[in-house]
Amino acid sequence: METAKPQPAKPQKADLSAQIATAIRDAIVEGRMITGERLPSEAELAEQFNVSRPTVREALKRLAAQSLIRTQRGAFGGAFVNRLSYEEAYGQQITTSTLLLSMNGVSFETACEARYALERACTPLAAARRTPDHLATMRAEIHRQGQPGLSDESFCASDVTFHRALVDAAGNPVLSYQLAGAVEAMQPLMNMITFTARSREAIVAFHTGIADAIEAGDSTTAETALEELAAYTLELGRDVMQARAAR
Amino acid sequence: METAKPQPAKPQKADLSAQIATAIRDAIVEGRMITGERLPSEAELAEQFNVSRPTVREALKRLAAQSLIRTQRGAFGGAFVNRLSYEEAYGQQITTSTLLLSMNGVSFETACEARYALERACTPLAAARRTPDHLATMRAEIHRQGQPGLSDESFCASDVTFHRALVDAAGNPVLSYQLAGAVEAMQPLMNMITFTARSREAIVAFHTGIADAIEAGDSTTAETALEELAAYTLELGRDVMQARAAR
DNA sequence: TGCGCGGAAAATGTCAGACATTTAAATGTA
DNA sequence: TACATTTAAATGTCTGACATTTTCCGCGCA
Repeated sequence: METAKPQPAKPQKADLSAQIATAIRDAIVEGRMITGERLPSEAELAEQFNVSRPTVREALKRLAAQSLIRTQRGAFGGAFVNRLSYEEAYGQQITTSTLLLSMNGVSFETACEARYALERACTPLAAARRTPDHLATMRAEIHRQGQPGLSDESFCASDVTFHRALVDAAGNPVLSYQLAGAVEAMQPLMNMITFTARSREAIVAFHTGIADAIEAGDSTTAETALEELAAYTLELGRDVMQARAAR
Repeated sequence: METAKPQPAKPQKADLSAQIATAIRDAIVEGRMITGERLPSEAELAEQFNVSRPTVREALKRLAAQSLIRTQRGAFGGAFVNRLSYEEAYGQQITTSTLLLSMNGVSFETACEARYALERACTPLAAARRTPDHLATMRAEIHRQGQPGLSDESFCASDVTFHRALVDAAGNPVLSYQLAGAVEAMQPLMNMITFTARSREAIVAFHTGIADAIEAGDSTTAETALEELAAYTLELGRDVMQARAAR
C-alpha cells in the first residue's frame, strides 16, 4: 500500500542544505540574529542540524550568495551576519533586473515605460534637493555627450551616469537603490536598441532641459522634459522595431 | 626574503567556489548559456575547473540561491539555467529591501518618502489602464478596512493588498516588480510604527479618494490623494517618534 | 503487436574523514 | 616592554564512498 504521487500535503521536499539555509535566513530576517553576530562554527551547526559539514557549508554558501553572511578564515573566524550595504544591494538589484528583462522577453515599450515612470518619481525631490555636486556631474556628462569623437559605448555610459546623478540628486538612498535596476539595467538595454537611430543633439537638448529645470528647482518643467525624452525614446524604439520587422 | 603583506596587485583572493560561481554566472548573464540549457554534470565541471566535486557543488548552490539555476535529480537530471520568473524576482526584491531597511537604520521619513514617490510613479498608468478586476480588489479591501472588528494585522495586510492592486493596475509587470520592495517591505515597516496612532477612518477616506480617481481615470486627483496620504503618514510617524523621544 | 514491469545507468544528495591554509591569541624570549 | 614564535581554532579543499531519484531500455507476457 502506498499513497503514490498525489501527496499535495507534503510541501517539504527541499534539500537539507536549502532547509538549513532557510532556517538561518529566517533567524536573521526575524532579528533573532543581529548584524555582526557570529554564527556557530560549521562543525557546531552540523551537530545542531544533525547533518554533515559539507551540507552545512552548502547552506552557508547559499546565504553568502545573498550577502546575508560573510565568512572569515582563521582562529576566531567563522560566519558573521552581514550588514547588507547599499552597494551590495545595488549590485543584486542590477543583476536581478538585467536577468529579469533578458529572460522574460520584456518588450521595449514595457521597459521604457517602467524606467521613465520611476525616474519621474524622483524629479520633484531632485528639484528640491539637488546639490552643486549633482548639478556639476549632470553638466559634465552633458558636455561629454556633445564631444564629436565620442564612441557609442562612452555615450551610453555617460547617459547612465547622467541619469544616475539625477536619481541621486533626490537625496534618498532608498530611492537610489530602487532605481538602480531601472537606470543601470534598463537604460543600457534601451541604448542598445536605439543608439543607431538616435540623434545625439536631441538627447543633449533633453538632458540640458532637465538639468536646467532641476537647477531652477522647477519640478514641473523637469517632469515635462523627462516625458518628452521618454516619448522620443519610445518613438525611436518603435521605428527600429518596425524597420526590423519590415526586413 | 618575502614580500609580506603589501601586495596590492593581488585582487584574486576569492574562494574557488566563488570564482567558479562567478565564471558560470558571467556565462549566463552574457548569454553564452541560454534559459533551459543544461550545465555539465558536477563531475564534469569539477574536471573542467580542476577542483573537487564539493567545491563545484558549493558554487552551484550559490547560483541556485540567486535563482540563476535549478537542479533536478536522477538520470538526465542536472543543473539547468533557470528562467527567472517575476515571482522569484519579487521574492528576492522583498527580502533584499526588508534587510536593507532594517540593517541600515533607515529613518521613517526616508522610507516613507521613497515609498510614496515610487507609488506616485504608477498612478498615471493605473488611471489609464485599470481593469474592473483591479478596481474590484481595491474596493473590496476598502470595505474590509471599514469593518469594526478587524485586527491590526489584518488591517495592515489589507493595506498592502490595496496598494499592491494600485501598482498592478498600471499593467506593467516590470513596474510591479520594482515596486514589490516598496509595497511589501516598506509599507509593513511603516504600519508597524503608525498603527497605534492612526485613524482607520482617515485611511479609508484616502483610499476611497484614490480608488475614485483611478476609476474616473483622473490621475491628477489620484496623485493629490496619494500625496495627502503620504503627508498624513509622515505626520503620524513624526508624532510617534516625538512621543517616543519625549519618554 | 502492444503494454507494463523491472533493472541498469546517470545524475544529484549526503556522509565521513583527512589535510591545507589562514588568522589571531597566547606564549616565550631578548 | 617589545618582538618573535608557537599554537589552536576556524574555514577551505580533497578523496572516496554510499543513498536516492529518475529516466530509459529491454524483457516478458497477454
